[in-house]
Amino acid sequence: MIRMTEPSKINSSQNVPDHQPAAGGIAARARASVGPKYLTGLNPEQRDAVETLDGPVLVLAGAGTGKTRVLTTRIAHILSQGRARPAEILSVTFTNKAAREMKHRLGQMLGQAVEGMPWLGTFHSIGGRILRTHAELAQLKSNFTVLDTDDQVRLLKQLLQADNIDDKRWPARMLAGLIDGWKNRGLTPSQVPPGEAAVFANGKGGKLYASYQERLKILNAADFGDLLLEDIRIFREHPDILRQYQQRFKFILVDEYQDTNVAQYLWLRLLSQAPSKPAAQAAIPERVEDSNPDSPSESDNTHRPEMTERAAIAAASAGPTKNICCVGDDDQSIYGWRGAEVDNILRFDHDFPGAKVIRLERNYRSTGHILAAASHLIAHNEGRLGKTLRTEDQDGEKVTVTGSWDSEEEARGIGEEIEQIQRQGEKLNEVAILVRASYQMREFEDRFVTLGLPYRVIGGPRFYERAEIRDALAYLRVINSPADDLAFERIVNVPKRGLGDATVQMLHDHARKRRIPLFEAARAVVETDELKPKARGSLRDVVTQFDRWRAQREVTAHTDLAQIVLDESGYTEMWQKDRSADAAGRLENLKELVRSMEEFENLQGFLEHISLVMDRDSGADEDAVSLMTLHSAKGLEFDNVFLPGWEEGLFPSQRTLDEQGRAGLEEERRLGHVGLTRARRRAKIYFATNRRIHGTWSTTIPSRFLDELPAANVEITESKGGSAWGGTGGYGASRFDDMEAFGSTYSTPGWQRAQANRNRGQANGQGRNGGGGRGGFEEEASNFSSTSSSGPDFGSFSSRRRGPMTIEGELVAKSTGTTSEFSLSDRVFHQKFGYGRVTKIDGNKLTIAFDKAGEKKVVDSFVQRA
DNA sequence: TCTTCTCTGCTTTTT
DNA sequence: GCAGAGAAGA
Repeated sequence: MIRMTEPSKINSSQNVPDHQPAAGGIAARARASVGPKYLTGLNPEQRDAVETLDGPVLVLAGAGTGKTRVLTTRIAHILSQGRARPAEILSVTFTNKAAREMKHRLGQMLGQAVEGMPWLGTFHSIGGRILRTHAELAQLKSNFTVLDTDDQVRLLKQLLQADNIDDKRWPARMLAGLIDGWKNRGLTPSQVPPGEAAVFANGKGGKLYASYQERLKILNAADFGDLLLEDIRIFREHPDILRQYQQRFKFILVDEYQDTNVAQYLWLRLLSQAPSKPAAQAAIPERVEDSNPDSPSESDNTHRPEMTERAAIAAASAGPTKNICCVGDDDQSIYGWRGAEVDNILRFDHDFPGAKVIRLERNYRSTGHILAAASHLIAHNEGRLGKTLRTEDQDGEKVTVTGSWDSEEEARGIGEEIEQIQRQGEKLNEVAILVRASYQMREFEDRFVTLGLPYRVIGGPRFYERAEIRDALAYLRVINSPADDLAFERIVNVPKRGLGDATVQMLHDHARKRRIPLFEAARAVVETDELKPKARGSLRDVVTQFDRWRAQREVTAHTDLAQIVLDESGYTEMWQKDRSADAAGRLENLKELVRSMEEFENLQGFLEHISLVMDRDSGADEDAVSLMTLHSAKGLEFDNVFLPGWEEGLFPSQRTLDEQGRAGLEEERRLGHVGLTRARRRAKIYFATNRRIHGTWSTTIPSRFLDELPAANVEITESKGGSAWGGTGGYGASRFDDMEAFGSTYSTPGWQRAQANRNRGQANGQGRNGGGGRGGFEEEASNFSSTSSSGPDFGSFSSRRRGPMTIEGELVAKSTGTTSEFSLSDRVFHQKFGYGRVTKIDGNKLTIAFDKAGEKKVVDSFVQRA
C-alpha cells in the first residue's frame, strides 16, 4: 500500500475523470512537466512522506527538516499520479502566510499559478467558505459579517450591561476569552459543562454564551470560532451535506498539526472519514477514550468534556479513514494557551487507526552546536513523540550565553554585536532578536534608534486591527449591510459629530423597542424632535450621507466609492489634521486599504474576505534587523539569532508556570527550542541580573533552561557592554557556577534572590567602577531618555550612573566628526517619536525635546524638518 | 459633549 | 512606565 506508482496513469490522461478545464490544466502540466523530477533531492524519509498516499499518515517534521517541501511535493505527486484533481484536495494551514507560501511553491513546482487549488487555505477561510454555502442552516445569510475580537467584546459588553452585570468585576474581555475557549473545544452553549459555565458572573456564563449566539444571528454575524463550530454542527445534523464534502475531498493535508485545537480536530475528523452510507457502518472498534500513558494531560480532569465529545464523534463517524496526511512537530507546539491540543498529535495513530508515522530528522538548517543545544534542551520534556535531529553540517560556532548587569546593558551589548556583524559584511536581514514578551522590545528599539541601526518589528497589531482600518471598514460595512449595528455604532461619532453616549443610548432604546437596526432607528429619530437640534442635524447628515453612498454604489467602482466615503465623511481630514507621530502612517494605511480592494470584484466580496485574508506586509525589502517574539518567529530562520531575557519569571514565564504548571513549563521549553532552531549559524543567549518590568527594577535569576543546555556546545562569554561582575562570567548558582558575587551552590530561587539583593550594592559598585572601559556616547544616550527616578531601591544606582557618565558621554560625543544640517530649535519630525524641537547638537547626534515622547537623543538622519 | 485628570494592571497571538 | 478606561470638570 505504500508505493502507488502505476506507470500507466502517468501518461494516460483518460484515467483522470477530468472535465474541468482549469483543473485539467494543472494536473496535466504536473504530469507532463514534473515527471519524477520533483522527487529528486528528497531524502528517503521525505520521499516516503510524499509517496505514501493511501491511508492516514503523520509526518513528524522537526525544525528545519523540509516540512513545507514535503507538503507541496506531495500535492504535486497526487496531481501527477492522477489520483485527484486540484479541487479534490483539501489542504489546510493556520496562517494566511503559510497558505500563500504553499501556493507560491506549488506554483513554482508546477510552473504556473495555482488557481485550481480552491481548497488550499486556512482552517478559518475554508471553514468560512463552507459556512457561507450553508449559512441558512446556521440561521445566517450567506453574506454574514465575520466579527473580530474587538467587535466581539463590544457586543458582549452590551449583553453584560443589559443583564446588569458589573463590567468591572466581570470584564467582557474575560467572557470573550471563555467563549473562545469553549468554541476552540467544539462546545456549543448547551454542551458547556455546567461547572465551567458557572464560573463567570455567578453562574450566568452559560446563559450569556447562549444569548451572545442569539445576538450574532440577529446581526447576521459570526465570530472566528463559529466558522468551524457551525460547520461541525451542520455536518452532524445533516449527514447528507457531510457526505458531499467527504466525497469531494479525496486527499486531506494538514500543516502544523500540533497547533490544532479540538474544534479543528473534530472538523478534520468528520471530513476525513470515507463517505459511508448512513445505515451500513463498518464500525471499526475504536476506543478513543482509552487512557494513553504517553499523553501527559490524559489524567487531567479538565479534558474530560471534550474527550467524551471526541469519543462521540469517533463513534458516530467510525468508518475507514481516508487519505489524510498531517504534518507537524510536537516539539514546536507553542500555542497550548490558546486552545491547541498537543494531544491531537500525540495520539494521532490512536485516532486514525493504521496510521503510518514518518519522522523527518535530518535538519538542513543549523550547525552542529546549535542543533545539539536545542536537542538537549528539548530532551528535558516528557510526553514527546521523540525525534533526534541530526545534521551533516559542521559544528560551527558554539551557542553563547552572556550575562549582563541589567537589561539596558543587554541591549547595548547586543547592539554592539550586531554592528560588528554588520561590519563583517553580513546582512541585517540575517539578524533577528527573539524576545519572550513584547515589552522587551522597547529597550532594543530605543537602542537601535540611538545607534541608527535599521530594524523592523514583526508581529504587533495586524493591519486590519488598526483603528483607522477598522473605522474605514465600519463605514463600508454600514453601506453594505444597514443592519450592522456594531459597525454603525463604531463610526457614528468618528470623526466627532457631537453624537455622544447620550445620543447612541437613545438610538439603542429606540431600536430595541421597535426591533429595528440602529441605522433605521436613526432615520426615524431624525424625523422627531427627541434630540437637540444640533445632534439631530448631525445625525440627519449621517443618514443622508449613507443613503447617498448606497445609491452611488450601483454606479461607482468599489475602490472609488471607498475613497469617496473616506473623504466625504471627513475621516481622511480627521487624520490630516492630527499632528501626532503616527497620523501619516495611518493615512498611508488607508491608502493601502483602498489599493487592496482592487483585488476583489466588488464591495461584498471584499468585506467577506477582508477579515480572513488581510495581512500586514512589513517592507521586507529593506536591510534591517528583525525584532519579534519567539512565538512569531516560528517558521522563520536567520543566520544570527539573539535570544535575550533568559531569566526565571520572564522565560520561563512565571505566569505560565503558575497557571499551567508542568505542562506550562514544557511549553516554555518548546519555545526555547523553537528560538534556538531558528538560527542557522549563530545563536546567542543573554540574561540580565536586573530588569525593569512595568517601570520598577527587579532582580532576577538566570533561567533554569540555561542549566539544561549541554556544556559541550555552549560558551559562556562576557557582556560586550562590560561585565556586571568585573569580569567574572557565570550567572547564579548553577553548574556553570564560577562566579564570585553569587559564589554558592545553593539553588533555591528564594535564596538566590536574597543573595542577589545582598550583593546588589557590591555588584553595583563593581559594575560602575570596575567595569571600566564602557560608556562613550552610547552609554550616555541610552540613559538620557530615562527621565524619572528608578525608585527608592535604585536611586543611588541611577544617579550615580547618570552623573559622571553624562560628562563622559559629552566628551565622546563632541569628538564625532560630521556636523549636522540642523540648527538649534529647529522643528523636526521623527518616525517613532513624532514632532519635536532640537535642543542640542553634537556632531550628527541631536537632542530633541519631543512633544509627546519627551527628550531623546537621536542620529540626525532619522529626523526630518517638520 | 468634549477634555483632562486619576487609577489600574499588565504574556505569548491567529483567524 | 505607560496605555486605556472611567470619572470629574469646561
